[in-house]
Amino acid sequence: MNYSVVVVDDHTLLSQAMGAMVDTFNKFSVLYTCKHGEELIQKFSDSPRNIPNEVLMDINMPIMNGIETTLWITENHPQVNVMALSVEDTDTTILKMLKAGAVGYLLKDTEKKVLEYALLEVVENGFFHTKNVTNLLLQSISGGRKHSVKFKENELIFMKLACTELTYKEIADRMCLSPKTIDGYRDVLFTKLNVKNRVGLVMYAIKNKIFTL
Amino acid sequence: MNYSVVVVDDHTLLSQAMGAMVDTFNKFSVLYTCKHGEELIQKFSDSPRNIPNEVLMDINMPIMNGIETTLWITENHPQVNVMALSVEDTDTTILKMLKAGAVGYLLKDTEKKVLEYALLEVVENGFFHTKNVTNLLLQSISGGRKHSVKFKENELIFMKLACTELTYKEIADRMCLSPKTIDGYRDVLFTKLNVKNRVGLVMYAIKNKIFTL
DNA sequence: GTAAAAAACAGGAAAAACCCCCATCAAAAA
DNA sequence: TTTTTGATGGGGGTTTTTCCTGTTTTTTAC
Repeated sequence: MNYSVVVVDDHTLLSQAMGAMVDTFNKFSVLYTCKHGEELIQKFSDSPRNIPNEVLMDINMPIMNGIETTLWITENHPQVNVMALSVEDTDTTILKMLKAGAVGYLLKDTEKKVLEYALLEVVENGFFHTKNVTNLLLQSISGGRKHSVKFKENELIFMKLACTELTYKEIADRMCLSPKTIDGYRDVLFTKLNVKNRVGLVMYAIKNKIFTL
Repeated sequence: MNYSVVVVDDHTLLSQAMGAMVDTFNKFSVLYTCKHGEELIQKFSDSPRNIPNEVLMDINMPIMNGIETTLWITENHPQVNVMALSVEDTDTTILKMLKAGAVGYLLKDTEKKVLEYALLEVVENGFFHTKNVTNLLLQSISGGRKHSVKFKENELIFMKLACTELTYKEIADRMCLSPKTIDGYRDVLFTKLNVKNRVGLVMYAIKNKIFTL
């Protein structure tokens, strides 16, 4: 019996290449590939035949990122195993992904054999994590880490717009809100992120991939 | 007859996946994969059997990046065709790569079919470029002045400091200059880079690696 | 329902950023 | 020598940002 896999990555070439690779594995075959979360949800909704055993999920995607998408899958199709696949190994990103329900986390910098082994582990044992991830989890449970900042939807939108050349007034127009409300967003974020001005906000947004170049 | 291809990418999984994909193409087969430029040079030197027809080269690599490696190949093995493969599509990066001797430039966000077509084009015609690249080249030859932007040492220092939370007054202190001089630097850069405010300057500095996170 | 919490909004003041035009001085170009 | 160019710095103004103080409205909890 073959397990079905879906690859989600905004870089078409990478997702297809990854698919070609998975297809060479004995017990796995690729059902299809997606460019982002929205496409995946569409596929899932189209037909039950489109629901795979496992999803290989990239984290950085433009339209609906890996974390949001994973969250949606674990809520709506809990039987589907999500394996995160990323170049990032920042602590917060990994934790977010695991919290969202990913049962595995692989860096793109791993061997083909490891991927195959990981895929098998997931279908057989229900989880696979490299040592790095387990270490991180242990750390995060014991030695209370960095305050993980949580943002509201509007704050995220505002932050992205603050990374452009728009003035706050123009941002207010874009978001259909009063400039004074934008003032409020900014002030809240300044204290929450412990930055002193808009440049600090911009740097935070970029470092934490809230705004992507 | 089969053309041999070598894939160079620091992300093992990606290079192997890309390899698996190339192996599915009719006229191409993968000779081996490398993690960075140094490894490739080693391989080339080991045996003439290790010298392929084409190299699929990632640009961002830790030890010896794609540009340096391409330069080495075109100097020492000009018969080998280098195809650049990158997520970046910043103008300067593409131009640098082409100047280094790459005969093709593909974004990782392309279709499998396009890759196959591009590989064929290169062995048959000697070059392949997407429309974006040709447009860029035309721009850079005729009108595109953007790439010939040269910065003076102080402008570079100022730009880096402008990417921090320092005020212009504080930047002036750091650089031991009058705040009014800083005003001047800023105004010159605004017009030179065609940005409207400090955020625009920051984004430019980051995109062009003047300020590194 | 009502109370509490939050989100949205506002006035005003001070600071910072932005945008002109202009002066000086020295080095390079003519 | 004369002119041009470039780096530096200044005066004075407008706009934007920042930071307070609030109030009103909407959501949420009980």
